[in-house]
Amino acid sequence: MHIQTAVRSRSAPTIPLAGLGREPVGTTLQSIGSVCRFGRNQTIFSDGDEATSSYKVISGAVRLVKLMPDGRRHIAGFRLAGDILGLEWTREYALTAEAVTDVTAVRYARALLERLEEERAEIRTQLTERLRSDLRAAHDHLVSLGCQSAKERVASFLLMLAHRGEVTDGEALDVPMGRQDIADYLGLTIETVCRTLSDLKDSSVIAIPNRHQIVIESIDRLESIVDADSDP
Amino acid sequence: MHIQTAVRSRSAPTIPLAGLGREPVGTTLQSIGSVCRFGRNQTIFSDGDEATSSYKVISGAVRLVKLMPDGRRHIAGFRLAGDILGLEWTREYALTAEAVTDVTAVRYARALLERLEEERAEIRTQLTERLRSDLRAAHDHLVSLGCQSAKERVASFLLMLAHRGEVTDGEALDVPMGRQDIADYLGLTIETVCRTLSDLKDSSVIAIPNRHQIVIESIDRLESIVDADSDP
DNA sequence: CGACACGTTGAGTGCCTTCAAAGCTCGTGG
DNA sequence: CCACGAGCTTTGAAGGCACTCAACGTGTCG
Repeated sequence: MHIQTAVRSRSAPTIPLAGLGREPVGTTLQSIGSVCRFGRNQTIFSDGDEATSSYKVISGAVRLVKLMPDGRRHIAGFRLAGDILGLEWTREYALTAEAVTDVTAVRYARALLERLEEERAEIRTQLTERLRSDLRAAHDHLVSLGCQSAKERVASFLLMLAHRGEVTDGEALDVPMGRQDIADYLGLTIETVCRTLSDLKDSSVIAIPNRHQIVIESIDRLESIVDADSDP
Repeated sequence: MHIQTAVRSRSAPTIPLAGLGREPVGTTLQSIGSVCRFGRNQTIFSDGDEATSSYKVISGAVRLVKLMPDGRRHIAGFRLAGDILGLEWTREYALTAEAVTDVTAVRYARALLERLEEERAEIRTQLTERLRSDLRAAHDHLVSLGCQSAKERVASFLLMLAHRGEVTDGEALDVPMGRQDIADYLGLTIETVCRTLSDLKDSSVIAIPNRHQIVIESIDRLESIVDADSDP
């Protein structure tokens, strides 16, 4: 795994979607955090735990899970390289964070972050901006669950991944999470997600070389599916 | 909201509704804002407009709407007396705010709020806390849309209103918004909302004296519907 | 009182889910 | 190296929940 140091010359490995802000915080904070690793499916922190740390993902993917008492599960979002998690809570975490793949992250003590926030206005601004960004993402997600069909939701999801990965037509897209994770994120069943992906494949909108990669054959057609579910 | 989580877990005076916090900010800010009024269905601000003001609702109800290009509509939340709206955006509003009923509110210039935020740590803390609260509410709402049945969603919604209004068994609950608004908030159709309410009425869980009031006959039974949708 | 908006109820359909089984992939051990 | 098995994914068939379309009721305001 090449550690993606944000310091690369120009083209910041921007993380637009679902996304918290950009890189600047990281470069500043890298020095005051400690690197840690999590294995696949390992829990990073749990809903209800005292919120003592925030994390910045260096590599791998994390899912933010809300588990219902009766076993149903909802995924509020995914965090990929460059994203931060654990900022959104005060006393205790309100979600569980689990490693989707092996994950490398930097851990920051909340107390430290809070002090930094007090002292430095630009840090404050950045963290608040991340919070706002999260809220916008949640609202978009709500619209998706509230009034999109299965096909539209899956298309939206792929477009989101494509934007995040800066991938366009013909390029392979990394899909680190499993089908069940996608289903729980989109409020669908795993079978519906599979069937929808198969449909898109049969319509030559996408190709599926293997379970963790998807090639987008036509971004335009994907977008037209989201804009208005028209074609059969 | 699903409530459920907010309610049963700990005793924190959690803000049940889509809710921003309560009064503290208002009392401080009342002096620097100007009172304004909006008629039923009037737009307070629109998605895409430059975000120049925030508002605190004094009386009435506001809905936060996201309108899709094809006419579909989603309601991200409601704001009632004591709530604040318009804090969550930086440059432009990302949602449209409309008066559900006649509304009286206090308008605050964003520029002023931002300056205050710079200068006074306690204001900053309060505003950030509201942002976090909004995010938690959005996450609860996501769970609702993502994995609850129609009956569970409606029950959750009623419980949310009941908590907000500090209403319990046997008391009449104000329901300022229309059925269509409820439907768009819950990701259902108006017919499904009606039918579900009628079911609850037939099961004597609630009574419906008139379209804008609902009496909760048994909070316990409502809660048991949310906890696990068992009975048909 | 009449008109209009909103709400409620009914019948039928369709999308997604549920239940079931087969295919794939990858790690493990013989 | 290949067989085996577990976990995940895909496909198929049947059913149900919520949606659509349509008509009827109810409240509210001129």
